[in-house]
Amino acid sequence: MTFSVATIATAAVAPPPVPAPQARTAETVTGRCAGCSARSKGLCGALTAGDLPTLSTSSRPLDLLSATPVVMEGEEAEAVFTVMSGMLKLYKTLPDGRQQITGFATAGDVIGLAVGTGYAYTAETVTASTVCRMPRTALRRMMERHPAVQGRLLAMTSVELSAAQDQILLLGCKTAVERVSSFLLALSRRSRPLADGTPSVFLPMPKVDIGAYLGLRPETLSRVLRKLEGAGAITRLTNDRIRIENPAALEAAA
Amino acid sequence: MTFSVATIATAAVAPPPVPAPQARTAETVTGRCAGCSARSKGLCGALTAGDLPTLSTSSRPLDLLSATPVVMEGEEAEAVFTVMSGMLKLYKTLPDGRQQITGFATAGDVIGLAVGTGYAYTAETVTASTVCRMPRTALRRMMERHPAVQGRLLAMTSVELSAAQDQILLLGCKTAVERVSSFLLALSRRSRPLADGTPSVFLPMPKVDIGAYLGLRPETLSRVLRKLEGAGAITRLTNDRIRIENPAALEAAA
DNA sequence: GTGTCCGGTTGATCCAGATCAGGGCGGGTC
DNA sequence: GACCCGCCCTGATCTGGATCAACCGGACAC
Repeated sequence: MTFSVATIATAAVAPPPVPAPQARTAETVTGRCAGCSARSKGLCGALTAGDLPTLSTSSRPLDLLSATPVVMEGEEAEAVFTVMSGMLKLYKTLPDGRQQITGFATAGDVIGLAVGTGYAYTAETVTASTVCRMPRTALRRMMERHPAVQGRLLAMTSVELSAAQDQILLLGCKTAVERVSSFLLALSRRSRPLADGTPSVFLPMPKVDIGAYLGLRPETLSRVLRKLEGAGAITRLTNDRIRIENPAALEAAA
Repeated sequence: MTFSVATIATAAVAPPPVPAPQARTAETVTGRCAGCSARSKGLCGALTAGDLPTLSTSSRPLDLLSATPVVMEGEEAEAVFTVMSGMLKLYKTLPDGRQQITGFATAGDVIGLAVGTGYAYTAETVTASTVCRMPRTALRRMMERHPAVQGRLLAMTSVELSAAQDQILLLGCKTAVERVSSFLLALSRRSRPLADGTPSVFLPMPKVDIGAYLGLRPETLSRVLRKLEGAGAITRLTNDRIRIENPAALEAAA
Protein backbone atom coordinates (compact mmCIF):
# COMPACT_ATOMS: atom_id res chain seq x y z
CA MET A 1 0.00 0.00 0.00
CA THR A 2 2.95 2.29 -0.22
CA PHE A 3 2.10 3.81 -3.55
CA SER A 4 -1.63 4.18 -3.11
CA VAL A 5 -2.01 7.56 -1.57
CA ALA A 6 -5.66 8.34 -1.44
CA THR A 7 -7.14 4.92 -1.10
CA ILE A 8 -9.38 5.94 1.74
CA ALA A 9 -12.01 8.51 1.01
CA THR A 10 -15.38 9.03 2.56
CA ALA A 11 -18.80 7.55 2.14
CA ALA A 12 -20.81 6.12 -0.74
CA VAL A 13 -22.58 6.89 -3.99
CA ALA A 14 -26.30 6.56 -4.56
CA PRO A 15 -27.25 5.61 -8.12
CA PRO A 16 -25.35 2.86 -9.93
CA PRO A 17 -22.43 4.20 -12.01
CA VAL A 18 -22.91 5.02 -15.66
CA PRO A 19 -22.10 1.74 -17.48
CA ALA A 20 -24.52 -0.19 -15.25
CA PRO A 21 -22.50 -2.55 -13.06
CA GLN A 22 -23.32 -6.23 -13.02
CA ALA A 23 -24.92 -7.19 -9.73
CA ARG A 24 -24.29 -10.78 -8.87
CA THR A 25 -27.31 -12.89 -8.07
CA ALA A 26 -26.59 -16.62 -8.10
CA GLU A 27 -24.68 -16.85 -4.83
CA THR A 28 -25.48 -18.05 -1.34
CA VAL A 29 -25.77 -14.84 0.62
CA THR A 30 -24.35 -16.16 3.86
CA GLY A 31 -21.48 -17.85 2.10
CA ARG A 32 -20.45 -15.03 -0.17
CA CYS A 33 -18.22 -13.12 2.20
CA ALA A 34 -16.70 -16.33 3.58
CA GLY A 35 -15.22 -17.05 0.18
CA CYS A 36 -14.22 -13.47 -0.58
CA SER A 37 -10.64 -13.07 -1.75
CA ALA A 38 -10.38 -9.76 0.12
CA ARG A 39 -11.85 -11.29 3.27
CA SER A 40 -8.75 -10.79 5.39
CA LYS A 41 -7.99 -7.33 4.02
CA GLY A 42 -9.62 -3.95 4.27
CA LEU A 43 -12.25 -3.44 6.90
CA CYS A 44 -13.52 -7.00 6.83
CA GLY A 45 -10.28 -8.29 8.27
CA ALA A 46 -11.37 -6.89 11.64
CA LEU A 47 -14.48 -9.10 11.75
CA THR A 48 -14.93 -12.62 13.05
CA ALA A 49 -16.54 -15.55 11.24
CA GLY A 50 -19.75 -14.98 13.17
CA ASP A 51 -20.22 -11.63 11.50
CA LEU A 52 -20.16 -13.01 7.99
CA PRO A 53 -23.94 -13.45 7.57
CA THR A 54 -24.58 -9.83 8.58
CA LEU A 55 -21.73 -8.67 6.40
CA SER A 56 -23.05 -10.63 3.44
CA THR A 57 -26.48 -9.05 3.66
CA SER A 58 -25.23 -5.47 4.13
CA SER A 59 -22.72 -5.51 1.29
CA ARG A 60 -22.93 -6.33 -2.37
CA PRO A 61 -20.20 -7.08 -4.92
CA LEU A 62 -20.22 -5.27 -8.26
CA ASP A 63 -18.38 -6.25 -11.44
CA LEU A 64 -17.28 -3.13 -13.30
CA LEU A 65 -15.84 -2.57 -16.77
CA SER A 66 -12.80 -0.35 -17.16
CA ALA A 67 -13.24 3.44 -17.14
CA THR A 68 -16.31 3.15 -14.89
CA PRO A 69 -16.76 5.88 -12.28
CA VAL A 70 -17.47 4.54 -8.79
CA VAL A 71 -17.64 7.68 -6.68
CA MET A 72 -17.67 11.32 -7.81
CA GLU A 73 -15.88 14.15 -6.00
CA GLY A 74 -18.37 16.27 -4.10
CA GLU A 75 -21.32 13.91 -4.40
CA GLU A 76 -23.04 12.84 -1.23
CA ALA A 77 -21.18 9.93 0.30
CA GLU A 78 -23.69 7.16 0.86
CA ALA A 79 -21.51 4.07 0.70
CA VAL A 80 -17.95 2.83 0.92
CA PHE A 81 -16.39 0.35 -1.49
CA THR A 82 -13.80 -2.31 -0.91
CA VAL A 83 -11.74 -3.28 -3.94
CA MET A 84 -11.80 -7.04 -4.48
CA SER A 85 -9.86 -7.16 -7.75
CA GLY A 86 -8.67 -4.84 -10.51
CA MET A 87 -7.36 -1.31 -10.19
CA LEU A 88 -8.96 2.10 -9.73
CA LYS A 89 -7.55 5.61 -9.99
CA LEU A 90 -8.52 8.29 -7.49
CA TYR A 91 -8.30 11.89 -8.59
CA LYS A 92 -9.23 15.47 -7.85
CA THR A 93 -10.18 17.97 -10.52
CA LEU A 94 -9.60 21.73 -10.71
CA PRO A 95 -12.41 23.95 -12.07
CA ASP A 96 -10.57 24.33 -15.38
CA GLY A 97 -10.28 20.58 -15.82
CA ARG A 98 -6.73 19.90 -14.68
CA GLN A 99 -6.61 16.58 -12.87
CA GLN A 100 -4.33 15.29 -10.15
CA ILE A 101 -4.38 11.57 -9.41
CA THR A 102 -3.96 11.14 -5.66
CA GLY A 103 -3.62 7.38 -5.69
CA PHE A 104 -4.33 4.01 -7.25
CA ALA A 105 -6.44 1.48 -5.36
CA THR A 106 -6.03 -2.30 -5.62
CA ALA A 107 -7.41 -5.38 -3.85
CA GLY A 108 -8.11 -4.71 -0.19
CA ASP A 109 -8.14 -0.93 -0.43
CA VAL A 110 -11.24 0.91 0.74
CA ILE A 111 -12.68 3.76 -1.31
CA GLY A 112 -15.16 6.42 -0.37
CA LEU A 113 -14.52 7.20 3.28
CA ALA A 114 -15.48 10.85 3.72
CA VAL A 115 -14.76 13.49 6.31
CA GLY A 116 -17.94 15.46 5.68
CA THR A 117 -20.90 14.41 3.62
CA GLY A 118 -19.27 14.52 0.19
CA TYR A 119 -16.63 12.34 -1.41
CA ALA A 120 -13.21 13.97 -1.40
CA TYR A 121 -12.28 12.65 -4.84
CA THR A 122 -13.48 10.80 -7.89
CA ALA A 123 -12.70 7.09 -8.21
CA GLU A 124 -12.78 5.35 -11.56
CA THR A 125 -11.72 1.89 -12.68
CA VAL A 126 -8.64 1.70 -14.89
CA THR A 127 -9.09 -2.02 -15.54
CA ALA A 128 -12.16 -4.24 -15.23
CA SER A 129 -12.62 -4.52 -11.47
CA THR A 130 -14.79 -5.99 -8.76
CA VAL A 131 -15.70 -3.81 -5.80
CA CYS A 132 -17.91 -4.51 -2.80
CA ARG A 133 -20.41 -1.82 -1.89
CA MET A 134 -21.45 -1.21 1.70
CA PRO A 135 -23.82 1.59 2.75
CA ARG A 136 -22.38 4.12 5.14
CA THR A 137 -25.08 3.31 7.68
CA ALA A 138 -24.03 -0.34 7.70
CA LEU A 139 -20.43 0.70 8.22
CA ARG A 140 -21.49 2.89 11.13
CA ARG A 141 -23.39 -0.02 12.68
CA MET A 142 -20.39 -2.30 12.23
CA MET A 143 -18.16 0.25 13.93
CA GLU A 144 -20.51 0.57 16.89
CA ARG A 145 -20.70 -3.18 17.32
CA HIS A 146 -17.00 -3.83 16.80
CA PRO A 147 -14.46 -1.34 18.12
CA ALA A 148 -11.87 -3.32 16.18
CA VAL A 149 -13.40 -2.03 12.94
CA GLN A 150 -12.80 1.53 14.06
CA GLY A 151 -9.27 0.61 14.99
CA ARG A 152 -8.72 -0.93 11.58
CA LEU A 153 -10.13 2.16 9.94
CA LEU A 154 -7.79 4.35 11.95
CA ALA A 155 -4.81 2.22 11.00
CA MET A 156 -5.74 2.32 7.33
CA THR A 157 -6.31 6.07 7.38
CA SER A 158 -2.98 6.60 9.11
CA VAL A 159 -1.19 4.57 6.47
CA GLU A 160 -2.91 6.62 3.77
CA LEU A 161 -1.89 9.82 5.49
CA SER A 162 1.70 8.71 5.65
CA ALA A 163 1.63 7.79 1.97
CA ALA A 164 0.08 11.17 1.16
CA GLN A 165 2.90 12.92 2.98
CA ASP A 166 5.44 10.91 1.02
CA GLN A 167 3.68 12.04 -2.15
CA ILE A 168 3.84 15.67 -0.96
CA LEU A 169 7.59 15.23 -0.55
CA LEU A 170 7.81 13.73 -4.02
CA LEU A 171 5.80 16.49 -5.68
CA GLY A 172 7.38 19.33 -3.74
CA CYS A 173 11.04 18.39 -3.97
CA LYS A 174 11.90 15.68 -6.44
CA THR A 175 12.99 15.88 -10.06
CA ALA A 176 11.32 13.90 -12.85
CA VAL A 177 13.88 11.08 -12.69
CA GLU A 178 13.56 10.88 -8.92
CA ARG A 179 9.77 10.78 -9.12
CA VAL A 180 9.68 7.96 -11.64
CA SER A 181 12.35 5.98 -9.79
CA SER A 182 10.50 6.34 -6.49
CA PHE A 183 7.27 5.28 -8.17
CA LEU A 184 8.77 2.17 -9.75
CA LEU A 185 10.45 1.15 -6.50
CA ALA A 186 7.26 1.62 -4.50
CA LEU A 187 5.34 -0.45 -7.01
CA SER A 188 7.96 -3.19 -7.12
CA ARG A 189 7.85 -3.55 -3.34
CA ARG A 190 4.21 -4.58 -3.47
CA SER A 191 4.29 -6.84 -6.50
CA ARG A 192 5.76 -10.31 -6.89
CA PRO A 193 8.96 -10.86 -8.90
CA LEU A 194 9.11 -12.66 -12.25
CA ALA A 195 9.71 -16.40 -12.52
CA ASP A 196 13.48 -15.86 -12.68
CA GLY A 197 13.38 -13.85 -9.45
CA THR A 198 14.03 -10.38 -10.86
CA PRO A 199 11.55 -7.79 -9.61
CA SER A 200 9.06 -6.33 -12.06
CA VAL A 201 6.13 -3.97 -12.02
CA PHE A 202 2.78 -4.14 -13.79
CA LEU A 203 1.41 -0.84 -15.10
CA PRO A 204 -2.11 -1.42 -16.41
CA MET A 205 -2.95 2.30 -16.38
CA PRO A 206 -2.21 4.58 -19.34
CA LYS A 207 0.98 6.64 -19.22
CA VAL A 208 -1.00 9.85 -18.96
CA ASP A 209 -2.42 8.60 -15.64
CA ILE A 210 1.00 7.75 -14.25
CA GLY A 211 2.04 11.24 -15.26
CA ALA A 212 -0.99 12.77 -13.55
CA TYR A 213 0.00 10.91 -10.40
CA LEU A 214 3.63 12.05 -10.49
CA GLY A 215 2.96 15.62 -11.61
CA LEU A 216 4.56 15.00 -15.01
CA ARG A 217 3.42 15.12 -18.67
CA PRO A 218 3.33 11.78 -20.51
CA GLU A 219 6.07 13.02 -22.86
CA THR A 220 8.35 13.59 -19.89
CA LEU A 221 7.50 10.20 -18.41
CA SER A 222 8.37 8.54 -21.71
CA ARG A 223 11.72 10.32 -21.87
CA VAL A 224 12.57 9.44 -18.28
CA LEU A 225 11.76 5.75 -18.81
CA ARG A 226 13.95 5.71 -21.89
CA LYS A 227 16.72 7.33 -19.90
CA LEU A 228 16.43 4.78 -17.07
CA GLU A 229 16.46 2.00 -19.63
CA GLY A 230 19.55 3.48 -21.27
CA ALA A 231 21.23 3.53 -17.87
CA GLY A 232 20.50 -0.18 -17.46
CA ALA A 233 18.22 0.29 -14.47
CA ILE A 234 15.10 -1.11 -16.11
CA THR A 235 13.91 -3.04 -19.18
CA ARG A 236 10.56 -2.43 -20.82
CA LEU A 237 9.18 -5.89 -21.47
CA THR A 238 5.80 -4.86 -22.84
CA ASN A 239 3.88 -1.63 -22.76
CA ASP A 240 2.47 -2.48 -19.35
CA ARG A 241 5.31 -4.39 -17.72
CA ILE A 242 8.75 -3.24 -16.69
CA ARG A 243 11.55 -5.35 -15.28
CA ILE A 244 13.75 -3.79 -12.60
CA GLU A 245 17.28 -4.71 -13.64
CA ASN A 246 19.11 -2.74 -11.01
CA PRO A 247 17.14 -1.80 -7.88
CA ALA A 248 20.21 -0.16 -6.38
CA ALA A 249 20.50 2.20 -9.35
CA LEU A 250 16.84 3.13 -8.99
CA GLU A 251 17.30 3.63 -5.27
CA ALA A 252 20.19 5.96 -5.97
CA ALA A 253 18.12 7.89 -8.51
CA ALA A 254 15.24 8.23 -6.07
CA MET B 1 -7.20 23.16 10.05
CA THR B 2 -7.34 23.43 6.33
CA PHE B 3 -3.78 24.46 5.84
CA SER B 4 -2.12 22.20 8.33
CA VAL B 5 -1.40 19.09 6.40
CA ALA B 6 0.70 16.85 8.51
CA THR B 7 -0.42 17.76 11.94
CA ILE B 8 -0.85 14.19 13.02
CA ALA B 9 2.24 12.05 13.13
CA THR B 10 3.10 9.09 15.28
CA ALA B 11 4.32 8.52 18.79
CA ALA B 12 6.74 10.32 21.09
CA VAL B 13 10.31 11.40 21.68
CA ALA B 14 12.44 10.26 24.56
CA PRO B 15 15.06 12.81 25.61
CA PRO B 16 14.10 16.47 25.96
CA PRO B 17 14.79 18.51 22.80
CA VAL B 18 18.05 20.36 22.41
CA PRO B 19 17.38 23.80 23.93
CA ALA B 20 16.10 22.21 27.13
CA PRO B 21 12.38 22.97 27.44
CA GLN B 22 11.05 24.58 30.54
CA ALA B 23 9.00 22.11 32.54
CA ARG B 24 6.37 23.82 34.62
CA THR B 25 6.32 22.99 38.30
CA ALA B 26 4.22 25.43 40.34
CA GLU B 27 0.77 24.26 39.31
CA THR B 28 -1.93 22.15 40.88
CA VAL B 29 -1.68 18.89 39.01
CA THR B 30 -5.37 18.08 39.09
CA GLY B 31 -6.36 21.56 38.06
CA ARG B 32 -3.89 22.04 35.25
CA CYS B 33 -5.85 20.43 32.45
CA ALA B 34 -9.12 21.97 33.64
CA GLY B 35 -7.74 25.41 32.90
CA CYS B 36 -6.01 24.43 29.66
CA SER B 37 -6.78 26.68 26.72
CA ALA B 38 -6.70 23.69 24.37
CA ARG B 39 -8.97 21.68 26.68
CA SER B 40 -11.82 21.40 24.17
CA LYS B 41 -9.56 20.80 21.18
CA GLY B 42 -7.34 17.98 20.06
CA LEU B 43 -7.68 14.65 21.77
CA CYS B 44 -8.67 16.08 25.14
CA GLY B 45 -11.97 17.31 23.74
CA ALA B 46 -13.19 13.73 23.75
CA LEU B 47 -12.75 13.41 27.52
CA THR B 48 -15.14 14.25 30.34
CA ALA B 49 -14.40 16.35 33.40
CA GLY B 50 -13.94 13.19 35.45
CA ASP B 51 -10.90 12.27 33.41
CA LEU B 52 -9.03 15.47 34.13
CA PRO B 53 -7.04 14.23 37.14
CA THR B 54 -5.76 11.23 35.19
CA LEU B 55 -5.05 13.42 32.20
CA SER B 56 -3.18 15.93 34.33
CA THR B 57 -0.86 13.27 35.75
CA SER B 58 -0.13 11.57 32.43
CA SER B 59 0.66 14.71 30.46
CA ARG B 60 3.04 17.58 30.97
CA PRO B 61 3.17 21.04 29.37
CA LEU B 62 6.46 22.31 27.95
CA ASP B 63 7.39 25.89 27.10
CA LEU B 64 9.66 25.98 24.07
CA LEU B 65 11.70 28.72 22.44
CA SER B 66 11.51 29.19 18.69
CA ALA B 67 13.50 26.87 16.42
CA THR B 68 13.27 24.04 18.96
CA PRO B 69 12.89 20.51 17.57
CA VAL B 70 10.08 18.54 19.21
CA VAL B 71 10.12 15.27 17.29
CA MET B 72 12.63 14.01 14.75
CA GLU B 73 11.78 12.04 11.61
CA GLY B 74 12.65 8.38 12.06
CA GLU B 75 13.23 8.51 15.81
CA GLU B 76 11.30 6.12 17.98
CA ALA B 77 7.87 7.57 18.68
CA GLU B 78 7.43 7.52 22.45
CA ALA B 79 4.98 10.38 22.96
CA VAL B 80 2.45 12.59 21.25
CA PHE B 81 2.27 16.35 21.68
CA THR B 82 -0.71 18.66 21.68
CA VAL B 83 0.01 22.25 20.67
CA MET B 84 -1.34 24.68 23.27
CA SER B 85 0.01 27.89 21.76
CA GLY B 86 2.51 29.07 19.15
CA MET B 87 3.27 27.52 15.81
CA LEU B 88 5.35 24.57 14.64
CA LYS B 89 6.48 23.46 11.20
CA LEU B 90 6.41 19.79 10.20
CA TYR B 91 8.80 18.66 7.51
CA LYS B 92 10.43 15.74 5.78
CA THR B 93 14.02 15.73 4.61
CA LEU B 94 15.63 14.05 1.59
CA PRO B 95 19.07 12.44 2.01
CA ASP B 96 20.73 15.39 0.22
CA GLY B 97 19.13 17.90 2.56
CA ARG B 98 16.19 19.17 0.52
CA GLN B 99 13.25 19.80 2.82
CA GLN B 100 9.52 19.73 2.22
CA ILE B 101 7.27 21.25 4.86
CA THR B 102 4.15 19.12 5.06
CA GLY B 103 2.21 21.38 7.38
CA PHE B 104 2.13 23.97 10.12
CA ALA B 105 0.60 23.09 13.50
CA THR B 106 -1.17 25.56 15.78
CA ALA B 107 -3.22 25.39 19.00
CA GLY B 108 -5.23 22.18 19.24
CA ASP B 109 -3.24 20.25 16.66
CA VAL B 110 -1.68 16.96 17.70
CA ILE B 111 1.87 16.10 16.68
CA GLY B 112 3.68 12.80 16.71
CA LEU B 113 1.08 10.18 15.92
CA ALA B 114 2.95 7.40 14.14
CA VAL B 115 1.97 4.50 11.94
CA GLY B 116 4.94 2.32 12.86
CA THR B 117 7.45 2.94 15.59
CA GLY B 118 9.15 5.99 14.14
CA TYR B 119 7.96 9.55 13.66
CA ALA B 120 7.02 10.26 10.06
CA TYR B 121 8.41 13.79 10.09
CA THR B 122 10.37 16.33 12.06
CA ALA B 123 8.47 18.98 14.03
CA GLU B 124 10.12 22.21 15.09
CA THR B 125 8.78 25.40 16.63
CA VAL B 126 8.75 28.48 14.41
CA THR B 127 7.69 30.77 17.26
CA ALA B 128 7.96 30.33 21.01
CA SER B 129 5.32 27.70 21.76
CA THR B 130 3.77 25.62 24.48
CA VAL B 131 3.09 21.95 23.81
CA CYS B 132 1.69 19.24 26.06
CA ARG B 133 3.55 15.94 26.08
CA MET B 134 1.74 12.65 26.62
CA PRO B 135 3.50 9.25 26.47
CA ARG B 136 2.22 6.90 23.82
CA THR B 137 1.36 4.35 26.47
CA ALA B 138 -0.90 6.83 28.22
CA LEU B 139 -2.61 7.61 24.92
CA ARG B 140 -3.17 3.91 24.35
CA ARG B 141 -4.69 3.54 27.81
CA MET B 142 -6.96 6.52 27.19
CA MET B 143 -8.11 4.99 23.90
CA GLU B 144 -8.91 1.68 25.55
CA ARG B 145 -10.91 3.35 28.30
CA HIS B 146 -12.71 5.82 26.03
CA PRO B 147 -13.74 4.72 22.54
CA ALA B 148 -14.57 8.39 21.94
CA VAL B 149 -10.85 9.17 21.97
CA GLN B 150 -10.28 6.72 19.17
CA GLY B 151 -13.17 8.27 17.27
CA ARG B 152 -11.69 11.71 17.75
CA LEU B 153 -8.33 10.45 16.58
CA LEU B 154 -9.93 8.95 13.48
CA ALA B 155 -11.74 12.20 12.73
CA MET B 156 -8.56 14.24 13.12
CA THR B 157 -6.54 11.85 10.98
CA SER B 158 -9.23 11.93 8.28
CA VAL B 159 -9.15 15.72 8.24
CA GLU B 160 -5.37 15.61 7.95
CA LEU B 161 -5.62 13.14 5.09
CA SER B 162 -8.07 15.35 3.27
CA ALA B 163 -5.79 18.35 3.74
CA ALA B 164 -2.84 16.31 2.50
CA GLN B 165 -4.75 15.41 -0.66
CA ASP B 166 -5.54 19.07 -1.21
CA GLN B 167 -1.85 19.80 -0.90
CA ILE B 168 -1.07 17.05 -3.43
CA LEU B 169 -3.46 18.77 -5.82
CA LEU B 170 -1.76 22.09 -5.15
CA LEU B 171 1.76 20.75 -5.67
CA GLY B 172 0.89 18.60 -8.66
CA CYS B 173 -1.23 21.00 -10.68
CA LYS B 174 -1.16 24.60 -9.57
CA THR B 175 1.02 27.51 -10.71
CA ALA B 176 2.95 29.72 -8.29
CA VAL B 177 0.22 32.38 -8.21
CA GLU B 178 -2.45 29.75 -7.62
CA ARG B 179 -0.45 28.16 -4.82
CA VAL B 180 0.11 31.39 -2.96
CA SER B 181 -3.51 32.48 -3.42
CA SER B 182 -4.79 29.14 -2.15
CA PHE B 183 -2.46 29.36 0.83
CA LEU B 184 -3.52 32.87 1.79
CA LEU B 185 -7.19 32.00 1.46
CA ALA B 186 -6.82 28.84 3.55
CA LEU B 187 -5.01 30.81 6.23
CA SER B 188 -7.53 33.64 6.21
CA ARG B 189 -10.39 31.19 6.76
CA ARG B 190 -8.94 30.12 10.08
CA SER B 191 -7.84 33.51 11.40
CA ARG B 192 -9.93 36.39 12.69
CA PRO B 193 -10.35 39.58 10.64
CA LEU B 194 -8.83 42.95 11.59
CA ALA B 195 -10.70 45.48 13.74
CA ASP B 196 -12.20 47.06 10.64
CA GLY B 197 -13.59 43.73 9.49
CA THR B 198 -11.25 43.06 6.55
CA PRO B 199 -9.69 39.60 6.63
CA SER B 200 -5.97 39.30 7.29
CA VAL B 201 -3.42 36.59 7.78
CA PHE B 202 -0.52 36.31 10.22
CA LEU B 203 2.67 34.75 8.86
CA PRO B 204 5.12 34.31 11.74
CA MET B 205 7.27 31.85 9.80
CA PRO B 206 10.12 32.97 7.53
CA LYS B 207 9.41 33.23 3.81
CA VAL B 208 11.70 30.35 3.06
CA ASP B 209 9.43 28.09 5.12
CA ILE B 210 6.30 29.20 3.32
CA GLY B 211 8.14 28.47 0.11
CA ALA B 212 9.15 25.03 1.33
CA TYR B 213 5.49 24.34 2.10
CA LEU B 214 4.26 25.49 -1.32
CA GLY B 215 7.07 23.97 -3.37
CA LEU B 216 8.47 27.41 -4.29
CA ARG B 217 11.73 29.31 -3.76
CA PRO B 218 11.55 32.35 -1.48
CA GLU B 219 12.43 34.60 -4.43
CA THR B 220 9.42 33.31 -6.33
CA LEU B 221 7.18 33.78 -3.31
CA SER B 222 8.34 37.36 -2.96
CA ARG B 223 7.61 38.07 -6.61
CA VAL B 224 4.16 36.50 -6.43
CA LEU B 225 3.23 38.50 -3.34
CA ARG B 226 4.34 41.69 -5.08
CA LYS B 227 2.25 40.73 -8.08
CA LEU B 228 -0.84 40.07 -5.97
CA GLU B 229 -0.30 43.38 -4.20
CA GLY B 230 0.01 45.15 -7.54
CA ALA B 231 -3.28 43.58 -8.61
CA GLY B 232 -4.94 45.00 -5.50
CA ALA B 233 -5.74 41.60 -4.02
CA ILE B 234 -3.64 42.03 -0.88
CA THR B 235 -1.72 44.64 1.11
CA ARG B 236 1.44 43.86 3.01
CA LEU B 237 0.97 45.57 6.36
CA THR B 238 4.16 44.35 8.04
CA ASN B 239 6.58 41.62 7.19
CA ASP B 240 4.44 39.07 8.99
CA ARG B 241 0.92 40.35 8.35
CA ILE B 242 -1.01 40.62 5.12
CA ARG B 243 -4.43 42.14 4.64
CA ILE B 244 -6.75 40.48 2.13
CA GLU B 245 -8.21 43.38 0.15
CA ASN B 246 -10.11 41.33 -2.37
CA PRO B 247 -10.94 37.74 -1.41
CA ALA B 248 -12.83 37.25 -4.68
CA ALA B 249 -9.71 38.12 -6.69
CA LEU B 250 -7.69 35.64 -4.65
CA GLU B 251 -10.39 33.02 -5.10
CA ALA B 252 -10.25 33.57 -8.85
CA ALA B 253 -6.45 33.27 -8.83
CA ALA B 254 -6.61 30.04 -6.84
C1' DG C 1 -8.03 -5.49 -47.30
C1' DT C 2 -8.57 0.11 -45.90
C1' DG C 3 -9.54 3.74 -42.72
C1' DT C 4 -9.78 5.66 -38.20
C1' DC C 5 -8.70 6.23 -33.56
C1' DC C 6 -5.93 6.27 -29.61
C1' DG C 7 -1.92 5.65 -26.84
C1' DG C 8 2.76 6.08 -26.99
C1' DT C 9 7.13 8.05 -28.68
C1' DT C 10 10.29 11.44 -30.47
C1' DG C 11 11.95 16.00 -31.79
C1' DA C 12 11.89 21.21 -31.56
C1' DT C 13 10.78 25.06 -29.08
C1' DC C 14 9.13 27.71 -25.18
C1' DC C 15 8.56 29.43 -20.56
C1' DA C 16 7.64 29.39 -15.43
C1' DG C 17 10.21 29.18 -11.94
C1' DA C 18 15.02 28.08 -10.24
C1' DT C 19 19.37 29.82 -9.67
C1' DC C 20 22.87 33.28 -9.22
C1' DA C 21 24.15 37.73 -7.65
C1' DG C 22 23.79 42.06 -5.34
C1' DG C 23 21.76 45.26 -2.14
C1' DG C 24 18.75 47.04 1.69
C1' DC C 25 17.25 46.95 6.31
C1' DG C 26 16.27 45.84 11.13
C1' DG C 27 17.91 43.73 15.31
C1' DG C 28 21.56 42.15 17.97
C1' DT C 29 26.22 42.62 20.12
C1' DC C 30 30.16 44.99 21.54
C1' DG D 1 28.16 54.74 17.82
C1' DA D 2 30.01 50.68 14.38
C1' DC D 3 29.70 46.14 12.97
C1' DC D 4 27.58 41.83 11.89
C1' DC D 5 24.12 38.69 10.58
C1' DG D 6 19.61 37.02 8.92
C1' DC D 7 15.93 37.87 6.27
C1' DC D 8 13.95 39.92 2.52
C1' DC D 9 13.74 42.01 -1.94
C1' DT D 10 15.08 42.78 -6.79
C1' DG D 11 17.33 42.03 -11.23
C1' DA D 12 19.69 38.93 -14.68
C1' DT D 13 20.29 34.58 -16.41
C1' DC D 14 19.60 29.67 -16.81
C1' DT D 15 17.14 25.28 -17.30
C1' DG D 16 13.96 21.30 -16.43
C1' DG D 17 10.03 20.13 -17.86
C1' DA D 18 5.89 21.82 -20.52
C1' DT D 19 4.14 22.59 -24.82
C1' DC D 20 3.59 22.06 -29.71
C1' DA D 21 3.91 19.09 -33.57
C1' DA D 22 4.61 15.03 -36.12
C1' DC D 23 4.80 10.20 -36.54
C1' DC D 24 4.18 5.26 -35.47
C1' DG D 25 1.77 1.00 -34.55
C1' DG D 26 -1.87 -1.77 -32.70
C1' DA D 27 -6.96 -2.38 -32.14
C1' DC D 28 -11.19 -1.97 -34.13
C1' DA D 29 -14.89 -1.12 -37.66
C1' DC D 30 -16.32 -1.75 -42.08
